[in-house]
Amino acid sequence: MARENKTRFAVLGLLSLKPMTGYEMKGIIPKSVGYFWNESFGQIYPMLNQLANEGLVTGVEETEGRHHRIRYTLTDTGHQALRDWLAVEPEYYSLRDELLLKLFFGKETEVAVLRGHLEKALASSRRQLAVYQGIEAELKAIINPRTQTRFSLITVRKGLHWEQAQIEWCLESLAALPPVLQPQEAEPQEPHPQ
Amino acid sequence: MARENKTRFAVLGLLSLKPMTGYEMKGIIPKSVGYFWNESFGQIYPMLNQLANEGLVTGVEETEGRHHRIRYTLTDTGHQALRDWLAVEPEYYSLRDELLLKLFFGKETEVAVLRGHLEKALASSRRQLAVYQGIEAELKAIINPRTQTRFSLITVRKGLHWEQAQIEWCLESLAALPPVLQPQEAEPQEPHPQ
DNA sequence: TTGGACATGTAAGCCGTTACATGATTAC
DNA sequence: GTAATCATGTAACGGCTTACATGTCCAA
Repeated sequence: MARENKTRFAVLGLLSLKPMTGYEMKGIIPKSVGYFWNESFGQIYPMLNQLANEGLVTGVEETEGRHHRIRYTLTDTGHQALRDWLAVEPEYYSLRDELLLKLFFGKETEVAVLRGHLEKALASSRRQLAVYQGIEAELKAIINPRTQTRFSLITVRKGLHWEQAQIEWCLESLAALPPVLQPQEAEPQEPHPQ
Repeated sequence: MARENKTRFAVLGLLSLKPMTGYEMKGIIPKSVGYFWNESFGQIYPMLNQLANEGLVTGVEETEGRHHRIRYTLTDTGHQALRDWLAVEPEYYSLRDELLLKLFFGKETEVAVLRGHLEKALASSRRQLAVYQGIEAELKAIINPRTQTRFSLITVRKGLHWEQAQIEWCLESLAALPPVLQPQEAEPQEPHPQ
């Protein structure tokens, strides 16, 4: 029980980058942690309110004849809460990989279907790899890197390793699967395992 | 909208291996799809009832002086539902990686904390890699492999690639992080980005 | 004047885990 | 007899996504 709400710390972490509004946070996510962490408005706004009630952040309304917006800042307590959480060993995440599930039950379908899935995954990983390579180049091109750059680079490198592994595995699996045969020379069906 | 319930197809897929009870299913998962897919009793039993109501599976009570148990079998309709789902392009899964989140906010904590996380992850991946290598060896040692063996091998190979990538990335990141310094020679703090 | 971006929030509803409830059988 | 395993479920709770509601400001 006592399941911890991770959104909490994602929000605190983002506020540690700089004070921002909920709307800005949602916009910054795809450019920062979005490759490995996501949050929706439905969680950001209630969480910001909750954190404000608990004194971990302070919200300041900016209503100078413009949009009604609330800019949140980490308090010392909030900063310490973030630090405490950072020191806790991260929980391994229980993944749910639909591609693997479909491949595992592969004998129930045609090889062509599986090859199609693998080729889509391969193309997707190649695209994503290029994206990460671009980000990596950008980060490395910064003349006077901040400390943040170093940590951004570490997370991007994870993406690079991950996509490279996915690409290798896709190619290997495509090679391991029998080619798509013409109907008249189709493999005889094996009986289901009992 | 219209969010599809994936548990549905995991259950159908497992029943395609052989007819089984809900309890058996829960026991078989860790030895089959458990490395990339999990289900709890709280989902398995209601789903089996639902699938039976829809005619995708049939449940036969076995009450021969023993435990009350219900063994479920795929119907033709259920088998076709599985095949239809297998042909649909798998959705990419939105991962949530707590280790990456902590590393991304790494400037808020000590390098020693981050090194600790990475070393734990490294050790964990090395253990898991050995597990996958064991399974791979077992699968390859089967003299007359069934079709299922081929697909099990493909999913295990994914695990191997994944863990190897994780290990490489951990080592690289540990090398990239500054060593843990003594307090008197600590790096000067950079200001927060604005 | 109308559409899009800015901006904050709530409600519905499903998903998933955990704990609880119940009871039979088997091994010690 | 008692604990573990077999066996099926339900209930509570929280997480997360999506849709909805509301309103401002600005540019074409």
